[in-house]
This record gives sequence, C-alpha cells and structure tokens, in this order.
Amino acid sequence: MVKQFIDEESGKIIEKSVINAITIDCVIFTFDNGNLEVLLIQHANGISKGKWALPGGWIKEEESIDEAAQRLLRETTGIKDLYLEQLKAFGEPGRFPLGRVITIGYYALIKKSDFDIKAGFTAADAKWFKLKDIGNLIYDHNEILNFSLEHLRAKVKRAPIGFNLLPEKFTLLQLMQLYQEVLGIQLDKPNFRRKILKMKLLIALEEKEMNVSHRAAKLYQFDHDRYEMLTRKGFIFEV
Amino acid sequence: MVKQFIDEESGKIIEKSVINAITIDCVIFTFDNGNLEVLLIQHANGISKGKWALPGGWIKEEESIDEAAQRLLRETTGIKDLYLEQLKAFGEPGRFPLGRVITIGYYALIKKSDFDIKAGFTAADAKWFKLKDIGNLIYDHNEILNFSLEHLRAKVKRAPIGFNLLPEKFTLLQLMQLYQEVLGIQLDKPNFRRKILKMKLLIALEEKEMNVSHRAAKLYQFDHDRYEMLTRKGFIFEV
DNA sequence: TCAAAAGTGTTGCTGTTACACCCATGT
DNA sequence: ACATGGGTGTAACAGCAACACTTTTGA
Repeated sequence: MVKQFIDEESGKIIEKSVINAITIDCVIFTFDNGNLEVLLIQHANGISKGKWALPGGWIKEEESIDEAAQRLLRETTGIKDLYLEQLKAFGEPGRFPLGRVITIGYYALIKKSDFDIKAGFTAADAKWFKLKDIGNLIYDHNEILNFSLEHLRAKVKRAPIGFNLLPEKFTLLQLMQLYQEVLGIQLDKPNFRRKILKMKLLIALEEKEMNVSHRAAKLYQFDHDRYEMLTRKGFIFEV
Repeated sequence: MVKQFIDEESGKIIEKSVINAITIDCVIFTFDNGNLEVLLIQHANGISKGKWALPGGWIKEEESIDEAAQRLLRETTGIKDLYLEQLKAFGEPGRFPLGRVITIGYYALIKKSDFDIKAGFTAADAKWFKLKDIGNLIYDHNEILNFSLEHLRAKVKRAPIGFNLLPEKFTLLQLMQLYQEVLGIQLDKPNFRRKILKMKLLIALEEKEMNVSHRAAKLYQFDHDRYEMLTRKGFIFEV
C-alpha cells in the first residue's frame, strides 16, 4: 500500500510504501496548570469526519515501529526529542470498520512549552483535552487511552518520567501537584519535599519563581546524569 | 495470505486466511525444580532449519490477537487456561530476513504438570531450557526473551502471578525459591513466610508434603477469590 | 497585617531486617 | 545421632505519616 507524506526536508508531498493493516496511535500527555492533558485530533474527512481521535499514522516499509512513532510525533507536535514508549498492540477484529487493521499504541510525555502544532493534511484540528473532558473517541481509542493512563500511573511511580511533563525549571510544589494529578491522590507537602530531595536527583538552581504573590519558591532541574549514575549503582526511583 | 492449520475439532488440515506481515511469538515460562525454564521449538524446515526459536504463528483474519495467542499456546502446550499477557510489538525492519514482518510478543506462565507437548507440523522438536542454557535464537527472539524476563521480574513483585508457575498445591519454600530464582535474589525464610502469610492470600490445606527426608511442610493453595475481593478493597500485592 | 505558599522540626508508629532458636522426620 | 528443612520468637533499626510551626512575599 502506498500513502502520501510530507517530506521533512523539501516540504513536498511524496509517496511512500507503508505496511498494510498496521497503524500507530499515540497518546500524547502534557501537564498544564495542575491538569494532565491529552492531545486529540479532529478527523477532517473519511468515515470518521468530525470525530476526535488519537494522533496516528502508518509505518513506512523502511522504518522501525519506534522510528515511525517518532516521526509521527514530530509531524504532529514539532518536537524531536521527547519521551516515547510503546504500550502494546491493539487488534480486535472489529476495531476498525473498513478492514482488519492492527494498531500499535504509544504514549509520549511532552512539556507544553515545547509544543508547536503542525496539523497534517489529514487533521483539521488538534486540541488539548483535560481527561474529564474527553468523550467518545473513534474506533478503540478510548481503550488505548485508558490503557496508557494505567501504564503512566504505574510507571510514574517507579521511574522519573514525570519530569518530561514539566518545564525545564520547576518548583517542588509543581512536581508534587503533578504526582497528585497523575496518581489521583493527596500528598503531604513537607514529606514529599524530603522524599524527593533525599534522592539527590534535583539540581537546586539559584533562581526563584517570579511574580508570585507569596514567598517565591526555589526552582529545580532534573539531573539526568546523576540518575543514570545512581541507577547503575542499583538505585531504584520510587515515589 | 493463506496458511494451513489443523482444525481443533476434526483434526483435519484446513486453510485459513491470515494477516500478512504480522506474527505472534510467545515466551512460555515454567518453574521446575528450582529453575525457571522456557519452552523452545526447533525449526524443522525453511531457512532457519535446525535452529531454536520461540513458539509462534500467524493471526487468522477473524480472531483477535489475544485469541490467536491463546490458540497458539493451546496448539503448542495443550493447555486451555493459562496466564497469558501481551508484551509489545517488535518491528525492526531487518528482524525477519524474508520480508518486513512485525511480531507481537506474548508471555505465558504454566504449571509444568499441565504441559503436554503437541508439536505442530512446522516444529520438529520442543524442549524446556533453563535460562542459562539458552543460546542464540533465530531473528530477534533473544530480544523478545530478554524483554519478557524484565517484564516478568517487574510484574511478579506487584501481582500474584508467580502462582501460575507452581503446582496447585505448594509449600512456602517452593514459593520462596520461585521468587529467588525469578528475581535473582536471596530471601530470608522466616521473614518471607510472615510477609506472604500476612497477606491472607493462601489457603492452608490439611495436607502435608509426602516422602521427604525432613519434617513435612504444610501445603498451600492460592486463593484467587480472596485476592479479587481484597483488590477491590484497595489491597496491593507486593513482594 | 493578612493570605498564601515556602520551608523546617519533631514525634510516634509501623514494618522490616537480622538472627537465634526449637521441631519433625528419614537415613 | 544427625542432617535437612519446617516453623516461631524477638530486639533493633529505619523510614514514614502526621502535624505543628516559622519564614517570606505581594497585596
């Protein structure tokens, strides 16, 4: 099967051979103002015109599944380096009405400030939704979304991936609110501070918050290198 | 594409349409005599003749991926109800030498006593391997195996799936040895006993071990119903 | 001076670890 | 008798939850 793509260098429309019967769908999360949000695309044409869906696409013959997902994310969000992980394949016989298509689910975590929408020629609109505002999506996309949420909740506790949802510089309260929102629990501020700081995974910056009507909080940055180093020594992140 | 299958009712060879370019590969684990083992199949013909591989197969047009994996396991092990979970899709462009084929990895946990080999017409031989005895497998099967092991190690700590590897009735030492083998750690016997028994997930049977040259241990059974009930109340299994 | 959030200190409790010890059974 | 694993008891420690408290800042 042959599909049309926009060539990333020339900007021209080119035709590429894709794998038949397999697609990719991606749940893109971000964190804004205390809310976990998901990027949805409104289909512009075809049988699902007007309905909201997860961003998705085809896999080219010469690229790996991960590369296809990366490309897709780049095409949709303009971001080159982001946290991306495969969930699993979804393949109920009736999931896609026009034939037997298996889709491979991915989820990505991005900083909202990095986001720059580039709606492709098959998407009329793209919008961030708070979880509670998401209604019925096309095909089995609600199932993929729910699975990704479960996965995110489990993983965020056991790996420092939450930082991918925050700006480069953040306060401890922002971090705590992120965990509260993702996990759906309340946390104790003093205890959370101590727990996180004890891990020595944050770089305390000299800077502070600006323009807040209360004592300005210190800003922190996640220390990737130190996390790598500690992990090699057997450290296990756990919130 | 059309492939041949043995009809499960009549035993006759029938032809069925399958999804092109997608296969399933399954890591089947069992626990025997203190060792974690994996079932491998020796290919009887084709380009990989004589090499060992994970059991695998095609997905029929009318069945879901999970159903295909179930069927495959039934064809290979003769077991109808077993613990089965999808890992993820593996799809490097060069993974399969004769074309672009994406495979969906599964892993299954079985009790060795339930096993009854039914080598299909594409497998000359099937054999249980201890982990350390597994050499180079075909295609990317080593990668799938390693991924499944990581997944198993993470999951066995946070869900009571280890019981699927043991006989219906087992001793606490057997259970502890299972955890030691899977996780690659040493555990303290008294502490392990208490931790497990405190969960109230085991039914203490009246029976004891037989024919052992030491004090016979009490036999236990995993209480599925109670686990369901506790989980609904918010209980989280953790070893 | 008040509100709001930053940030520190303290206490009691719980769960875990480490290890000593006794029990039952076949050879 | 002894080796082997079954099974119980306990003291010390570490980590955490709960909450009281002080500090800083803008309005």
